[in-house]
Amino acid sequence: MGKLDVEGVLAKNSWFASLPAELSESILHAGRIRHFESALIYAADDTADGLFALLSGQIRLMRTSATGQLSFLAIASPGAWFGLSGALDGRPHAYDAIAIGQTAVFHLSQEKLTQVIGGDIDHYAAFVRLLCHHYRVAVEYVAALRTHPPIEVLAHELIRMAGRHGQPIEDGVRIDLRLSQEDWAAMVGVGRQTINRLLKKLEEKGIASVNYASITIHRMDALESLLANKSVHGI
Amino acid sequence: MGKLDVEGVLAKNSWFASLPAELSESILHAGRIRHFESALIYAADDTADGLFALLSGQIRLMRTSATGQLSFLAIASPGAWFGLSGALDGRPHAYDAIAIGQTAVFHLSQEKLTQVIGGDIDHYAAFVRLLCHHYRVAVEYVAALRTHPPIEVLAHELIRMAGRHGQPIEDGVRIDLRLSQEDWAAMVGVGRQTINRLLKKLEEKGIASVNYASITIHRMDALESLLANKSVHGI
DNA sequence: TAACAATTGTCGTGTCCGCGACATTCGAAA
DNA sequence: TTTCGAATGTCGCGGACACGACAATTGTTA
Repeated sequence: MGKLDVEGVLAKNSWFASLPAELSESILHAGRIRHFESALIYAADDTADGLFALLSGQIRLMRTSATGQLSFLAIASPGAWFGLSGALDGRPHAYDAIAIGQTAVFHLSQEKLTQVIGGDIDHYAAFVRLLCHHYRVAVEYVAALRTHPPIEVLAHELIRMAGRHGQPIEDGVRIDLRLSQEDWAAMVGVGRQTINRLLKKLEEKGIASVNYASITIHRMDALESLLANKSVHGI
Repeated sequence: MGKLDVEGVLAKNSWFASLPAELSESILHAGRIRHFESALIYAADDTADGLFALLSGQIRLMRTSATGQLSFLAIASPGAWFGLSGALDGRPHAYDAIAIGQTAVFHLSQEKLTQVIGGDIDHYAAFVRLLCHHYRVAVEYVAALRTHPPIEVLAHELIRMAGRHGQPIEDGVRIDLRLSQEDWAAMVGVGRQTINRLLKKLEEKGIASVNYASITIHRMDALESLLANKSVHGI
């Protein structure tokens, strides 16, 4: 349990890494580290107080519908920023942020954010670039969720997860987020048994192998070709 | 075909209406009116040149997937702004914008946008507030699209459309956007025949009535209660 | 008005998915 | 190691949807 290399973790994020040194250092000095354990960091209804970056552990960004249904929006990995929209317009958050297990987050409070920006429009623009990126990702999701059969949505998620959270090992890329198949089902928007069946098909084809809370992708290209094909009945 | 009351149309947008007079007037003077007829205003790959507001007609914001599948993201009605994310970060647009029929749009070019902001961080923040709003809407969509059966997604769309494009008439709210059932199908993410069946069920229940290219909603409350209920087989 | 194109209504078939049920396997804690 | 709860594998049934096909209707254009 060594000390946290905050700067090192944040630098893994390409947006943060692209900031001018002056700005990133001022962010580093203004924020403070907070710890959570399996707790709600904020709810979608809460008025935002600044923005966050994940340092260690896992955070799930999700929405709770009126009927109690949960929808995954994203899973943050170390270096990822969240809570931005609320911080920029002072309105309630767009989603819940839930810490899974032991997590450490970097918190830049509203007050400190204002100080960091310091009335400098270029500093402000840097945060807006991040919001634009998040917006594009959300639009991408909407497009991907319509008209695509579950296997394609799953492939889409696996590719995203591999790129964002995957660790390369000898025979592929491993996604080890301690996600149950029920979690995957919520992500794709199907029942648990369906995810089970789809994963099994991927295993049969040698594309991936599934363990308890981890999935290893052996042939990323085969996964990507699932998206290119229009064949619904193929797999 | 009278002259366009640009200010009047733009003022229908609550964001624009909330701007300080100084800023809204400077936007009005900086933008220019452009006309399109059933044309692509910009593609998702295009580098953005400023932002747009619809003045008259209809514009569809959609994404074209690699396989040619179209996904509706939104239908702009007069007063709605679009193309914002590209204008704010200088990267390609997040979606295609397609003019349906005769349309007039208000275009604030990148150069003029920069002039309007004029280095004033408060002016800039006004545009960021709009982007934040668009972001929330997109997140809302992602949450609504997962785990919800088609009838609920359709109800969701109908409610949105009624609020945004509906005209109150004696026996309900009329949505007359010249959308074919095939368009609705693309919006909801199901086949055309399914939309036909779902609309018919709504008609049988007296909730709505369907004409060629228009839908009239008679009992908005009944539609909303469809969203609250978890019952899948209910309708 | 007439002809044509586009949209809508309706079947039937095959497939996939939701869901309940239950056995099995895994992992954490005692 | 043992024990127990959680996660996973698997089956079957019923229902909803995709898709092709085609008739009926409406709009549009000549």
